[in-house]
Parts: sequence; C-alpha cells; structure tokens
Amino acid sequence: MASDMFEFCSNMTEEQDARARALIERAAAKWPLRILHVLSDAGAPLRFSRLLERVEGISQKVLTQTLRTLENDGLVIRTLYPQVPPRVEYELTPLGRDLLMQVAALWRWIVERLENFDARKAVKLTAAAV
Amino acid sequence: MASDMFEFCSNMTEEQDARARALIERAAAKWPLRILHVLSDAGAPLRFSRLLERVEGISQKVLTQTLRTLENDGLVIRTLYPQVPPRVEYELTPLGRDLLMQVAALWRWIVERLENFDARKAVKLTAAAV
DNA sequence: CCGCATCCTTTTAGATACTG
DNA sequence: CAGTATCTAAAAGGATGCGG
Repeated sequence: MASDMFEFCSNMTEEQDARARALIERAAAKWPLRILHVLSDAGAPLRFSRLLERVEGISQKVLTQTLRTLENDGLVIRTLYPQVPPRVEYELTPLGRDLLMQVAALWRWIVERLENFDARKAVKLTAAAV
Repeated sequence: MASDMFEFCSNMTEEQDARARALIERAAAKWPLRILHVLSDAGAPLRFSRLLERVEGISQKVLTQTLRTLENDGLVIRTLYPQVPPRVEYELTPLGRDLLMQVAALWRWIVERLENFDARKAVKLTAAAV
C-alpha cells in the first residue's frame, strides 16, 4: 500500500472528492494559472481589458469563461461599476492568493528539478540500479 | 507587484517556462494524477491490465497515451517482459513518487479548505469588509 | 496480453461580428 | 468597455477491429 500519502482523502464523499479533483486540476491549468498569476503580480484590481492585454494569447471568450469559473470557485472577485461605458474590475480573494501560493510552491519545486523530468534520466537510473 | 512569489521563474528561457507549465498542468490533470495515485497505492509494479481495472473509467487508448507521456516525463518506468503473451509492467520512478508527494500536499491543502471554495463565501467576506 | 490504427462523437478553443 | 452569439477549427475521448 505504500505509506499513506493520501490518507486525507479516505473520509470523503464522492462529491467532495470530485470537487477537490476539479479544483486541483483547474488551479494548475493553463489559463486559470496565468490569470491568477497576472492578478497577483498586479497587486491591485484589474479591468477586463487589462487582463486581456496581460494574459498573453488568451481570447476574449476564454478570458470571460475562465473568470466566471474562478469567481464561482471563490478565487477572484468581480466588481461592476455601473457606468457608461461599463467598468468591471477583477481581483484575487484571500483564498485565491493562498491557493496561488500553494501552487507556486509546487511550480517552484518542478522548476528546480526541470532537468530531471526526462525519460532518459529514468532509464539511466534504472540501468545503474540493476 | 506583490511580494514576489514567482521570483523563481524570472531567469527562465521561454522553452523552460513552457516545459514547467506543461509539467504542472499534466501532474494535476485527471488521468495522470489518478494513474500516479494507483501506482503509488499499489507500491509495486502493475501490469497494463491491472491499471486498466484500477483506474476507474479510463479507456485503453487514453491509458496507453497517458502512460507514454508519464514515461517521457520520467515519472514512470515501463518494463517489457518478452513473453508470449507479452507482459508489461509499470512502476513509479523516484521522481514520480516525489512529484506525487508534492501534488498530494497541494491536494490536501485544498481538501482541508474545501468548503471555502465557493463564490458565496467570497461575497460574504467582501460585504463584511465594506 | 498489450496496444496501435481507424473511425466517430464530444469538448474546447479561436475568430469574428454584434449589443447594452 | 465588457461582454454575448455564432461559426469553425482543433483537440480529447470512446468504440471497435487487428497484429505482434
């Protein structure tokens, strides 16, 4: 069984498990992570159009979709200022900042070992062990 | 600018950055994470057909594809025993185990705060702050 | 037994045009 | 400005049959 690295998820309902898996998957996915990163770097609320500029390569549609999901997950706050033309600002919630810190730790761990992630390394180690 | 949570990725080439992003995304993705989890739980090499049974809901095609990617990333080792019928076993590499531990830490962090990931919580906090 | 090749369906994303 | 609507392209996934 290996020492139980996943003991923490033994007392969960299927629904909770699915929710946690969805959250971890989304937090590490391309667009959500870039958006959270940009909002964190900005350190202040950003308008929709600023995000569209700074999140390189994202389309308007995908930006909208992803922001909705991040909002539903409680990671960003959307504030509408009812003006003409309208102004909408997005900012990280405390939870969003905390989650990003956790993901950043994993990211950093990977970056520090980047050269090890290569099939050839694994083959060499196996050969050496035999 | 916010205190620099991402200082570690400032001295990277675009290629390295892309590689790191791909790795973090894959490590947290549905099928790779389930496969790594099953291999970790097993604590021993598993045959292809055992994986197909234990990774609930995966198709043969996707299992093959995902295992190839995990192999290329140096996270699992594939061992072919040239018998008739053939026998193929998969096991975690040390790097695969270590990466899974890092992801498990993030996963656990999320599970422990599962109830906070909800837009209503964020709204309440905002309202309270105003 | 393992897994590739093919075909088909579903999902996801990009481009463009349009509205309050 | 901040979206929505529509269409198309691309990617992911399932089903099935074949081959070493």
